[in-house]
Amino acid sequence: MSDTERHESRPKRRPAQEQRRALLDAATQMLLTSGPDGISMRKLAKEAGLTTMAIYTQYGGKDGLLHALYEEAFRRLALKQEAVPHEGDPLTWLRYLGRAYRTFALENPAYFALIIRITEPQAEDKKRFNPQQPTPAREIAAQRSFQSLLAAITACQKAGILRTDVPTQEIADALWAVVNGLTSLEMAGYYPTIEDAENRFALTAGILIEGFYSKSYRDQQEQNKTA
Amino acid sequence: MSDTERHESRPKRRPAQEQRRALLDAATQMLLTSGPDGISMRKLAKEAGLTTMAIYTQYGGKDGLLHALYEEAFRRLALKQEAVPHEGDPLTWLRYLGRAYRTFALENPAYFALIIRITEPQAEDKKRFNPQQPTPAREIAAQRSFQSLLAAITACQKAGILRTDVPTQEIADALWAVVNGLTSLEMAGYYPTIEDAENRFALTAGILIEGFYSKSYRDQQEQNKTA
DNA sequence: GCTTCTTTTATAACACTGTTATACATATCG
DNA sequence: CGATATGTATAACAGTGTTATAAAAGAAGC
Repeated sequence: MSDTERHESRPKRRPAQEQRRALLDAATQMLLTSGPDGISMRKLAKEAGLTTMAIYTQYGGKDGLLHALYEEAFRRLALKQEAVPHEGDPLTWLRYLGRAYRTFALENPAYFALIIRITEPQAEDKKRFNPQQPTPAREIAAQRSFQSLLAAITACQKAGILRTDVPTQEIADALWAVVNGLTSLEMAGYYPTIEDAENRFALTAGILIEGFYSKSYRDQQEQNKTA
Repeated sequence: MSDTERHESRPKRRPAQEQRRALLDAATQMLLTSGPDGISMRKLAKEAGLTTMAIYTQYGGKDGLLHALYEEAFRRLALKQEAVPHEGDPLTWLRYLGRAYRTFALENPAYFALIIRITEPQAEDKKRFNPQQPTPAREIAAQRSFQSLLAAITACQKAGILRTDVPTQEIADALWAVVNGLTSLEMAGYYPTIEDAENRFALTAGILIEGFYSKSYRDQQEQNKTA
């Protein structure tokens, strides 16, 4: 009997990286099927073929594991944002970025639920995820997915479409706040039908973008309309 | 020894209404100090001088009690909204309604947390509060606090300030989505300083309202600016 | 007043949750 | 190989919301 097979009931210690993958895969599955609150440490460990202690050695606890899932959510969102074509008109690029945000939420409700979870009012005593310097909500603006938005707005400003007297960051904040607000409401079931949701999205986001048009581009649009 | 004092350790049954008040008061206190998640049934019962069973006979469980608190939150919000002066210009009335929403959140973070809790993505299996016909998020539009917004928009439309080719409800949905989105982000700590939050609020909400200006009012504004 | 019947209540337990102390097995290093 | 650090399994801790059960209280009928 070899030394490695001495105890068949207790297999050899699996590599740390393999444990992390097994835990993350199982957690992703539970997230997609039961939502963020459906992830239980005991069920998760059993599903991954490990004990609960593995979660604490690998991720430091539930918050650490959720943080890993939350990073995965933002990674997928960023991929969707970067997949939006941006060869032609920068304004349509910008519009499509907004739609892509909503589409991502509709196609990945569990990941979206994880993302907007950090936009809930944070209590003084309970801080989610690892307690670092920047507030959890603020670091959204530093995410990869936000860079596409900034780039599109900058392109629109350089093309003379959007006004330049308002900083790019402020326009981005405004657009994201609106798109996020609309999408959150839709995912919560605020709009009776999906047509209502689409109409409200097009109406509200469209009006806001028009509000950031530069004077010259606005006049140009008026000329085209009257002509 | 009188019949009522036979067992001093077990006092007479307190009236149902008094129990409801004691529970609700204690729950409100716990909500304000520890947030929605800080409300424990055991602590609550002990605080109110009752047992956990009283919560189930009076409110049917935690969800019922939270629903009562949630109604109280909307009642207070409605009072704030109705306290906004609406004698003069309907447009300033509308603007102040938006600011009042944000002010309410800043002054009552716990109640606001309770309100936007129903705007989080609802999982299929877990329905919050009592499972009634309308989706929990949709009933927001039926709340008293929403009526002030509708009235202000209607007044603006009748005064020729806001466009009438878009239904009042759609304008209200758009404005509320934006104000709620901005306020949620601020309460989550998205904006570095309170000045940033105020600036983003004024900028975004202002631009959106201007986007709903009627053609005649817009021309009138342009004339005043050039003159 | 007394009995029946329904409702409420207190106690304790159930089925969970995330987390952790402890003892043991494993892996690494001198 | 032997000492030592590290990861792991078991079980327990301290909670959570909810509920089964038995006793007490109130209400209704005669």
